[in-house]
Amino acid sequence: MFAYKMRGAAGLANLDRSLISALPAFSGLSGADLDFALEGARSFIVRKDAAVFEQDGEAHSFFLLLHGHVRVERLTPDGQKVVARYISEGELIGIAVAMGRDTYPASAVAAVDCTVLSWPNARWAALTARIPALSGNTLKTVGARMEEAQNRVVEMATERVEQRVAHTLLRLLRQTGRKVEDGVEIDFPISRQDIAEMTGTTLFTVSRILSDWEGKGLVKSGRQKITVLQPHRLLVIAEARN
Amino acid sequence: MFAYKMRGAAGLANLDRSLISALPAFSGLSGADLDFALEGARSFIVRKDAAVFEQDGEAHSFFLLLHGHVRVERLTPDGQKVVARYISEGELIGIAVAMGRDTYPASAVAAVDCTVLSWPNARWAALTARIPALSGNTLKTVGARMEEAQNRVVEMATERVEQRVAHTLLRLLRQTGRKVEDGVEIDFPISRQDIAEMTGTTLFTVSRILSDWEGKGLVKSGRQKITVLQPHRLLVIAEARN
DNA sequence: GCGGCGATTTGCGCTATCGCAAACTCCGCG
DNA sequence: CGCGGAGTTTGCGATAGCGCAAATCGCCGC
Repeated sequence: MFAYKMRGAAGLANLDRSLISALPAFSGLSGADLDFALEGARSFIVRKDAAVFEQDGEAHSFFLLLHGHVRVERLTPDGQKVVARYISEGELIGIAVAMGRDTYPASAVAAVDCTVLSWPNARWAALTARIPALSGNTLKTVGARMEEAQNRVVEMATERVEQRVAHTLLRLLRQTGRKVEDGVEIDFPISRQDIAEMTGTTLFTVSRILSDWEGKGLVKSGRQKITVLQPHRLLVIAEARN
Repeated sequence: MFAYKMRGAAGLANLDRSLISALPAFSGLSGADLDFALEGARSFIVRKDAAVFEQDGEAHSFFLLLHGHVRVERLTPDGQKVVARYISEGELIGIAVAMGRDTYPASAVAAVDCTVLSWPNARWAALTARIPALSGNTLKTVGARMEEAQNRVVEMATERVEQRVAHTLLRLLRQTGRKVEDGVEIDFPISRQDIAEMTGTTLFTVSRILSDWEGKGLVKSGRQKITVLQPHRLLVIAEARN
């Protein structure tokens, strides 16, 4: 199931401070603290479609995504999948230990080949003890994710599917959009099915909506690829009064 | 808009450690730390239907609910209301400062007359500096709320209305249920409209569902009051495969 | 004890969206 | 360079749940 791959010599060797010095979680740390933070960390490569960790699995480590994109998924008891969010470079994931959990509440699957840093859970206590700001920074991160989750609840409760898809696309653009010649594209492969699992609908409905938008010149989309040509018009759809 | 009421002499006078010593946020503190924690705190009474704080309002304070029940509401731009959650006694609310926000992301409205403790935001830094465990405890609280929010996203994405209402009722029972003679009742007044706003449906549909359940002997409900007679059968409905 | 109002119930159309089947497209591999 | 399969498109019912109107109920205050 798991498909870690140690990155050659780097796995246990010294990791460079520069890997994490610019990240919000470790912002404002001294060089010594950065080195301390990296003690016990290992770097891995996780191949596309492999899991960084799995829902309900024993939480042994926490992680930092150095490079790539990770999809956080929750599986319902009857096997339906819901995509909770995508994680971008530089974010912490799998911090069950910080929340006092001993299993992961969701799975994290690489959307592309990823580089990940991992620490054994036991390091968390040492880290927060020596670096008090880490708790506060993490609290901010978790707070932001909670607000995003609340926003999605509100969307699901009050908006129609087309608006939810529009909001979701805009959110993805904001988090991981890449400017290209004629618009902004999502910088990893994403299928109709993925979007359906983010918006609580079916791939059929997503396909119909994207086809419609394409007809209107709003987006250009193909196999696992979406480019938004006119973000402002998408916003109009997203925010339309019912 | 706000309707605080100072509690006689207690407002600025010494507050007793016993108010907070048993609460998870302050668990494991020494007496001196408890006294320190209470410095700068004031106690208020918030009348039913009055706001503790309001969405988008400048976050000047954070709060602890000592007694009563508070409903956390979010208002959409077009005026629809969504109930994010109910807060029970002993929980922190309005901790925007901990998440680095300067406005409240939601409103908090008293479901019954409540007693609330409040601190000016500036105290947060002092508290977390002197009491490092507070950050960690708060992280756990926020983590738990995030998971609850994620659960609701999953429910909204995968379940039909009846199942969502069942899950919501069960959640309310768990958080605030009070055992009575013939079942478990929700401990504060709650309308069909409130439940609709929690589940993303309409009061009509909620009414139909409750009438149906009442006919089957599952619940007994009246004006702003719901008693669950057979929680296990409700669970069966909640967890039904589609 | 009565009046009035907010809360609830219930009937009846209506439609957004699902669910499935079938066909099509395109990428990657041999 | 053609094959196979995953990803996508599109048509066509079926339906859960909405939205509104109208009636009823039951608390609370006077």
